[in-house]
Amino acid sequence: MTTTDKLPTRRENFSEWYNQIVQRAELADYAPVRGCMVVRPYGWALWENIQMALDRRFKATGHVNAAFPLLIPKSFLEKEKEHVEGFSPELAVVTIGGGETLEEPLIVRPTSETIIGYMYSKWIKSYRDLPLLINQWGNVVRWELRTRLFLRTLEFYWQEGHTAHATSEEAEEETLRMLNVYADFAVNEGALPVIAGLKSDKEKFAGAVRSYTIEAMMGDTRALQSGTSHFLGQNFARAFDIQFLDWNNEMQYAWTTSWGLSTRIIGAIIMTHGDDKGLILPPRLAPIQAVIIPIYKSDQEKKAVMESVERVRQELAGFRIKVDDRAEVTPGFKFNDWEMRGVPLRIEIGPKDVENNCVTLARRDLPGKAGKSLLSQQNLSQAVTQSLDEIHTALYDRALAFRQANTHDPVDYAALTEAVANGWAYSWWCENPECEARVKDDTKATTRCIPLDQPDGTGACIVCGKPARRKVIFARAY
RNA sequence: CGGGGUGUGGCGCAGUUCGGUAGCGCACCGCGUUUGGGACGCGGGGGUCGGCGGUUCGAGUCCGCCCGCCCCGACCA
Repeated sequence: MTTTDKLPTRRENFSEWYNQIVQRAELADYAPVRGCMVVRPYGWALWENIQMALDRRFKATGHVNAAFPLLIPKSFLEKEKEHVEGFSPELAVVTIGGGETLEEPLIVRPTSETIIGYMYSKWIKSYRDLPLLINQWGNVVRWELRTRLFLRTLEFYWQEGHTAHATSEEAEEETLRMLNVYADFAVNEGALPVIAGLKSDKEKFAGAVRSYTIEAMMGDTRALQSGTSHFLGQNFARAFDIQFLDWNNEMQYAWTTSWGLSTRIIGAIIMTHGDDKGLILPPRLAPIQAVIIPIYKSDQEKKAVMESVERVRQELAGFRIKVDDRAEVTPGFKFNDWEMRGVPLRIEIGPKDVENNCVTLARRDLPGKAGKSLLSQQNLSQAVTQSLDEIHTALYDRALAFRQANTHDPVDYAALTEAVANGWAYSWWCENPECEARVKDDTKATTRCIPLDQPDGTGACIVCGKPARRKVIFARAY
């Protein structure tokens, strides 16, 4: 989409604001098949930075990468009861191959627990083979009815970690370790404040014993599940016969986990940090950390400016830098263009800067004059490092303040229904599914998670008034 | 799958009431002037009007069937 029209504001029409940013910033475009997306180079560059930041953390916690097949025998899905019930409605099934009807239909993986479970049963014989810690980067297909770019598409890209352990304790520990990896990534790379917590039975992954999640609040106050980590108990081990001989020479089923984070996180970044001028990318993930815009009138000025630009570019070689030297658009157009695309820093270099051996630095998160400063070309690299760090912190602080301002602690059920109409409710809950269902029926809000951090003491369930041990977050979600 | 809407150059739309040789804005291409917050002038290219069938001398426009997409609901990383 190429247009100079203004974006709708977030207040006017949040979902249209989101759709237009995705396309105008050239992150993604609609594919010819309904519900599928093309991730464009700028969006994929962002995903690559996400992958690198996560992969580093996976390796640091002892995991290795592998690749499992896209096609899975249909019967595999059917081996775990809850799992098949959870996924059946959204499977893409291949029934013909090479012009022949297949003896057994193949499904396009909606997730890989089953085929990885099958392989693990072949590979795991002894406690000495454990833990087995494998991750894969790939794509999966889920036949969703209502789709949005990045948030919910038929096909999406993600990583899925699958681990097997000798004891329940070890597996549970792994589940929480990876949840913390996601939280650390969200906070320190994406500047996304997230709440780590436990999913209710209703909201957990089909086939899991317990699911954990990191939940983030978007700019319209709706919640987005941004990463999940599951303790699978022995469910898949029993279904796929993953058995090992333990220290006492006895056969035992392994304990498994799985954890995933998808391109949906890009939606979280857009909807958490973006403003009415467009995208704002967190500096540590941004494909372009600073864009240099040369400004000149005459050829003579151009020569001097471009020399300066080249010097600055070399000074900043350690950053992801783009020089926008397009001749066919004005600097003013470029300012707006790169703001739309969320580049954290803009460096303007014009005749006045050349004369004073300076550059003009503008922060994306602070619009207009407030974010502009005049900097010496000496030690610019240091100033850019500092500025990017400041932007990261400012984005995180702003998002956290927004979440806090929109998280309520309702006094009664009536107040709860009001709270979830424009924010989150953080309330005592007795953990009875009927209370959860009632809130959903009345308000469309679901339980997002039972935060791991809990206040002391106990309370009364916000719905039924019975004793409650823990507080939960109710919110409308994507 | 239920309810509502919509389909005309890449995008946004007008034209449909009352049938008569398809138009506007933006984008795109060329030349020139511009350039510190979305430049301007002149010239140019691009559409079998969602598809199929029918009525008619003639269909974007009338009739029938089909298809796609969007919004709202049930399901979901």
